[in-house]
Amino acid sequence: MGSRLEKNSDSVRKRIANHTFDGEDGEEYGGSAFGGFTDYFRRKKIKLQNLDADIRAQAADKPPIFKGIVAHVNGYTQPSLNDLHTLIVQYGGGFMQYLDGKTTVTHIIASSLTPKKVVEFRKYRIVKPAWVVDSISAGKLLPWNEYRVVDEGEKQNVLAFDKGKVTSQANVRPKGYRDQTDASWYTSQLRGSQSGPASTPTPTSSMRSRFSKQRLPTPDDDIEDLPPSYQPPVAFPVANTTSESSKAGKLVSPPKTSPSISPQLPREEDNEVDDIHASLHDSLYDDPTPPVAQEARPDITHDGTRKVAAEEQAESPPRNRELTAEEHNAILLRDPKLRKSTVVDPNFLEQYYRESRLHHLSTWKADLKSQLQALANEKTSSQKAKQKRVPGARRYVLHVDFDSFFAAVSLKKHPQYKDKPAVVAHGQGSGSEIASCNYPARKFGVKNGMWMKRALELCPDLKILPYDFPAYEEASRAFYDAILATGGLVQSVSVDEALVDVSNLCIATGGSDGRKVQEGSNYREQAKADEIAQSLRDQVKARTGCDVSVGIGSNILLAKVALRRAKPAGQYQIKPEEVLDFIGQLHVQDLPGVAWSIGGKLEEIGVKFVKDIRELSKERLVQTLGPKTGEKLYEYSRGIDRQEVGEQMVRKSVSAEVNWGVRFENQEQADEFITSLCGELQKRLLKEKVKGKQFTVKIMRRSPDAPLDPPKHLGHGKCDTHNKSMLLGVATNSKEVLMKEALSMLRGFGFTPGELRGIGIQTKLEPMKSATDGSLEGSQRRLQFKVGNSEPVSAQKIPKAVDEDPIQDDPETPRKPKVPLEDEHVAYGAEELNHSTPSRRPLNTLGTQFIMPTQVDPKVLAELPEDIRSKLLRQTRQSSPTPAARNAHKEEAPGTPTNAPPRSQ
DNA sequence: TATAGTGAAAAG
DNA sequence: CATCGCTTTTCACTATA
Repeated sequence: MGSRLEKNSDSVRKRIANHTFDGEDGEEYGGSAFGGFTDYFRRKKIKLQNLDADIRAQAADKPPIFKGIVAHVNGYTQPSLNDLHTLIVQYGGGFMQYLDGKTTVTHIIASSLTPKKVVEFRKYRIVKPAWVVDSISAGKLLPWNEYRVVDEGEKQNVLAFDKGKVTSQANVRPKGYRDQTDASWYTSQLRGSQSGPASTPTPTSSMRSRFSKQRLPTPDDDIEDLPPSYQPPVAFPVANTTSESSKAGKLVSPPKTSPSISPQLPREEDNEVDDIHASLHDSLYDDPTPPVAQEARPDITHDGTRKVAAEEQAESPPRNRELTAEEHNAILLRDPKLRKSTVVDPNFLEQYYRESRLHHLSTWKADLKSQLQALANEKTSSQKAKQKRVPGARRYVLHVDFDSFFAAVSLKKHPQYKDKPAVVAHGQGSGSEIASCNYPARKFGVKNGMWMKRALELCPDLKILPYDFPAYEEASRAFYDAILATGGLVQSVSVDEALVDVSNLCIATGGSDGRKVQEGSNYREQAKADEIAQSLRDQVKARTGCDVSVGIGSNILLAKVALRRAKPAGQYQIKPEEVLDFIGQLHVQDLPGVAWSIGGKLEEIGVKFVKDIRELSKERLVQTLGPKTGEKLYEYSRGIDRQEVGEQMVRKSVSAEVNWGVRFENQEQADEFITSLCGELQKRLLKEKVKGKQFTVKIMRRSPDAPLDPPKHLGHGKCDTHNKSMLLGVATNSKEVLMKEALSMLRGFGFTPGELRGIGIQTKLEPMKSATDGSLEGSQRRLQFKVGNSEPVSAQKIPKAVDEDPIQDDPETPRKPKVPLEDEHVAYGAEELNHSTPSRRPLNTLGTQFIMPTQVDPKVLAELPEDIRSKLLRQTRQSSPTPAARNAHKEEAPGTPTNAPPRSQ
């Protein structure tokens, strides 16, 4: 994640920029009948220039301070865009409303910029609005340099300047990755960084200009003369500039003669090797200030001595030269243990995905979704009619949720900690993320997603439990079986959370048509809803030993907010008469779809509680948040939510990404890794029996101001993200095709491999029709787990089978008219809807078995290319054995003791 | 104006 | 010694013609 502050100020900017522009599109700009839009914009530009002439003419008395300057305003500024515009024009300057690349702008005025914009505007002089104001009050053009906004070297200078704080900057991350998202980070920004003076500086820091002065001596030098990648020399060992210009030399022209600058460049490229050795030597020998270059070589691999880890301190002493990112990684990776947990390890993907909680959550969710969808399709038409709600009738929606799911389930194996503060996490390291914490732990302020460091500060006695993914799957299965048994309409939210619409059950009990308001029947309906919830909770408790809570309301929104009140281990029903009061007193961020970003925007316009939203007009909301979000919140604040439970959505995309452990030493490793990612994606596409046409590569790259080693072990740290997407000629699931494009897109970014911190690929799925060649209408075929007579897929066909539809290789199932056995998992092709029979009903109830993703469809398996198949088999073998076997495996993992849970105090 | 591409946000 | 920061959808914005 990039800095939230930057991102936000950007959005603030855009937002304000937007309505500043409002009203400017008067009718005189209306597109001409045939001129098209080019013409429209051309005329608009002319119009604006005419306007400028008017302004200038009316301000003839004012000195032409800005003569020769053409300015453009980016985003939110103080004074506003319009005021700046007027001022600049009045004082003889030119103004461009749009950056069209053709017109030369000499200065861009902005208060702050996102990293993206920094890159985009690299070639411009970017100044603060104060430059304009101050120049006018000074009566002359002040040097723009004093008002520089972007100064890529600044933060590094700050760090170098203040060495002692470098490490603390690296290690002190005020809040956890997840944690930053709640609470008002606006206010915490205002309060300042109490967690340490070196916490990430903001781009808007006013110190910026001060540093820039020292750095760029010439006040008005032509920055266009600098190479795009030029960054000022810094003492702090951040390798981005040097590595980039040296490694990616072909992409970047070397610095042109810029005499005031070149002398400051730390060294010539030739010295690189020696310097590496020197640095390496230092790091190896733990000597912070040694001048001597010894014969230690970066490429020796023999040692494994503990000392190597000391290179992390290569961060601290400013060397005569900083390592390139690749060199840094190379040193890092010399520790074999560490190397094994990075992307350069051939088994990384398999291992990583096995341990990643977020991966599991995502996979489970997708799987549950399609299985429930299949079940819904499976229902007979009579059942369906029964499920169909009367329009306009009252609704009773249950939101059911495990209490601290992972923690609760893991605690079953460690019951002795049940009443002590306990969390589920991978290890006790400072950057280990807390996946789940029980209620005793929450009392200390520990939260999900928090980093261990913080959690231990809050609660030193915290017990750390290992993950137990198979147990989670097991509990989830029991949970869903119980939920389906209610007979309501079910929608999966996640592995431990579901929505159940029990309106029909309740209304039937109430004995009315469900529309009229009748005291008696209303009461009976509500009682029935409570009763269903209670018995459901009992059921789940009996089956899993864990508590679930249930929120009940007349729509999804209300069920969800009621759930908050219900926890832990309880239930709560919001009655119609209390809806407005109840929801009104909630904080806006308690509403679904509102988190720190939207919450922040609302806070800006004075909205803190849901009831405050009701004070605002819909227009205001729409203007602030956009049409959809604005309208949604307008309704939410009044307790309105039209969404229905159980609406089915077809999957639209498949992706795979890794943003942890990404540390490359060279381009080959990056290429190799993205290749294996493509293999992973192919595997997933085959499993879903789908193909994709639009292909996207996503890259996370270390932010220039982020330390080479982020606070979290092997984490991505602060990053800028980049996406590139392309349309493939034809929808495919072919690893080879994907690979080829992925590689070329990766290179297209032109990033030096050592700076990469995350890589992901995604394909948007083709509309079902073309993806399935018309032989199959739904995606539900993926649920075909029926084993048995799977026809042999000829092995030699496999390699190129990628581009033909695997489904074609499957002669029997789509047309098969009858489903063989109740207790088998069968295909639910679309056609089957027509002749489904009541006899299959048991599948909907307790007979249902959910297949979790660790179990692979053998048929799919048979179609995979050999290498993937063997990998998969290995994986499957590892995940299917008994829990004991799994735990045995887990115990090998460092820091996750299973038999001997952490007793340390 | 329509549409495609890009990126942010949210969820668990 | 560490640690496993995924995946999908929706929305908003921008560029483009």
